[in-house]
Amino acid sequence: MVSIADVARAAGVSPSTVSYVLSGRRSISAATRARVEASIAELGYRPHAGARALARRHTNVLALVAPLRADINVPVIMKFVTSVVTAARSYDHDVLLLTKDEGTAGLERVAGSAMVDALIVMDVEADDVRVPVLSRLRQPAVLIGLPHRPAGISCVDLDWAATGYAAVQHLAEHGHRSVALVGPPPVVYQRGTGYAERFLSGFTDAVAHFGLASVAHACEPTFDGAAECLRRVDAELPDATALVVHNEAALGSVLGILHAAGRRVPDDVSVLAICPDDVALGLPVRLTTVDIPADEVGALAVEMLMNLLDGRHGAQTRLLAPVLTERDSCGPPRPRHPDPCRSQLGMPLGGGPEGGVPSGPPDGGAPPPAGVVVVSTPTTRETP
Amino acid sequence: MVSIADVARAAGVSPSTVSYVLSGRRSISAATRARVEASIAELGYRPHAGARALARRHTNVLALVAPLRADINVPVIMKFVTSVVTAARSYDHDVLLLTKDEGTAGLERVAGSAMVDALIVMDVEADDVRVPVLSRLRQPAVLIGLPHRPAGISCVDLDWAATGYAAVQHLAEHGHRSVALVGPPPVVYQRGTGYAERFLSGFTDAVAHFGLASVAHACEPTFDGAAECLRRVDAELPDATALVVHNEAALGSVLGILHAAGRRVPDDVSVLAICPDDVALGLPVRLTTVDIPADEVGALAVEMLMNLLDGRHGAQTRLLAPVLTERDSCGPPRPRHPDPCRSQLGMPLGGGPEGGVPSGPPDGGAPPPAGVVVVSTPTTRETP
DNA sequence: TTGAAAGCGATACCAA
DNA sequence: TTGGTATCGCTTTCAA
Repeated sequence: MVSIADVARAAGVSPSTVSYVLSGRRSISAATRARVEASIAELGYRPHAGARALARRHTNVLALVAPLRADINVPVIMKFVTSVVTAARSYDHDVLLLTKDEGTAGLERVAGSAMVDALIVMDVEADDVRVPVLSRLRQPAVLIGLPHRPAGISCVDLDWAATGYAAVQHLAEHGHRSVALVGPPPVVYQRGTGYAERFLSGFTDAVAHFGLASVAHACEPTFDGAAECLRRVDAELPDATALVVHNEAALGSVLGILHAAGRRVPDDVSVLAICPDDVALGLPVRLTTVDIPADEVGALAVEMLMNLLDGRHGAQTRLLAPVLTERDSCGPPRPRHPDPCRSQLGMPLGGGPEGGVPSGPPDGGAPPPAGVVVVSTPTTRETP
Repeated sequence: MVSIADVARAAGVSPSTVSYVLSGRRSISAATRARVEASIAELGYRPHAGARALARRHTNVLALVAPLRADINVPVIMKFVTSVVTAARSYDHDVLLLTKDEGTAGLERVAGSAMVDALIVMDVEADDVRVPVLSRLRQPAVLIGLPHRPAGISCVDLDWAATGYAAVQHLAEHGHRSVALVGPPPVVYQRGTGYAERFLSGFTDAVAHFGLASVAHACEPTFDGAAECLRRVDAELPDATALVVHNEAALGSVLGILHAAGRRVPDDVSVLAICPDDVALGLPVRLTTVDIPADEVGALAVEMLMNLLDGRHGAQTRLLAPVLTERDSCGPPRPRHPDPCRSQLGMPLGGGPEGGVPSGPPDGGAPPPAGVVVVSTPTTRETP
């Protein structure tokens, strides 16, 4: 291995001079700088990361803790990881990847042994045991997600409550009076990751505020799960005219089921999806969506960490405002289903002649012209 | 920071003794070992990774180079990453994540600065420029994929040629005489990753060997792309009775399109998918598949690297035999479509009365009873 | 503008 | 069974 001493010898200078041309921490005459750089290039010298970490007392490595079960929502996780790694490189940092499975032990290991300068933790739960551990570490951390008590740790996330609210508001403004939520899988609610609850509370608030009827169900991310979920929606709210789908994996199935039932989107039923903008491309309908800006969140997390590292500022929470992009899947509601024996979703109603009669005519409101693109600019809220 | 000297002082021994109780590289009396361990626990001591790397001359860190564009095939990539990280941890190693975007510079950086002891490179292309670079590195590497010239570097992959062959063979044995391949997106062929070509050549070999008619098309991973692909298949091979889908992202769309056209699977058309076993769960049909064993491949890559690191053996190439699992999407072909004006896929045929007439009666062969699970055990081929 | 040398924290060789 | 200490490669203070 070629060391700094080798370079120094080749250039006829001392090791410290080589170090200084590399770090630029003191002025060097053009002549010696040139000689040193030539020797570096010639010998193919690269500073030894371990030795450097020992002397500098930092590694230029970030830890990223990701939920790496081959689980739901894989594309979103992948986007976070990608954007974190890319952003880290732009600050001359590398990324050490840990799985959530290692729990607090993994955090203590990489932080305690000084392998990393800072940590980014994804998929944070409401009462995450890792949060108190993180706040005891010497290294700063940023959470992607929002625990109940951040304990002085920085957080970044989409503003999920505002997202739930925005989805319902959009539908209400298009005249819908009865909306259903196809939610994330039950396991997401059980795990208590929080974002599902926050979305739901925004959804519920808006439903109350706009005086709508609604129903919400968790949904397994399989075809059968989607079918089951729509069946239950149908049974409990037969006059629903719009679906909010907060479940990427079920999206394709939902659309397929509606299609099979002969329900056109948006003519017969509106669909508003919460998912990354680009997954909408793989689907047969140009979906109106609220974006999950995984790349922005990841890049922001890294940026905050860098600011934390050089003490530019302290911990803060940043929630990104939702951006709704109107495409072709949301329109005004159909006032009444042509077939009184079927629900708005096109499912046959269960026997009784009273079934399927809409509980009342929708008042309509003043729907804006179709085709308008509603895009609010993202803003950030900062908690000091 | 608490150092080994602090522990030594607290335990009343020398630093070297502490080091030896930690490494177990020489015998220590029970008494001192107990005192040292107590001090370690009391002080919460953890060896400094940088210092250790400097002295030991290795880091216990692996580099993993992944294709981190938020691209196609995301779930499979995620599985590789997960299995690599998990396997690495089981050998007490950590994983530094690099993007393919960094190219050879990234490899030289982390290897040259001794950040990692070894490298795993995913998504290797046929003439990958990284291969020659890798073979010049001081650290061993394992490729996931199979370049034309491995240049002495170890490789692991699914045996894609055997996979293509197995898919066709399975259909031929069920009596199909005319099969179509829905392939990966054009970009995969253009990139020259090789696995697509190897699959195709296995497919083609089998088609020739069993005397079938066939057509193959790349397929964009969107709904429209799938529709376009099926349209072309239909135009060129109207009597196709089976589809081999080697495109995870298009799978849902293909099924949806068939369903919309009123073609039942497998009654009207058989579908055989190449994808991880578990994605079949999200789809409306229990698909017969050839598994993409990403987790096995990842774990194997790590294992090979560990053997390389402690010189247990040299470079080798290991190709995993395909495993076909029969479920409900492949059956015997329908001898003739009931509607002479439509193709086997249910698409309307273009005008001419000669269209849609099967070119000949299928000979049938001797299809095994439906429902039998065909699972061959994976084997490995080793290149010395 | 440059050099000498004292750390940084752990390992492992040489002695005892 | 244990201790002393040179060593790993780099950074940075102190001197010149």
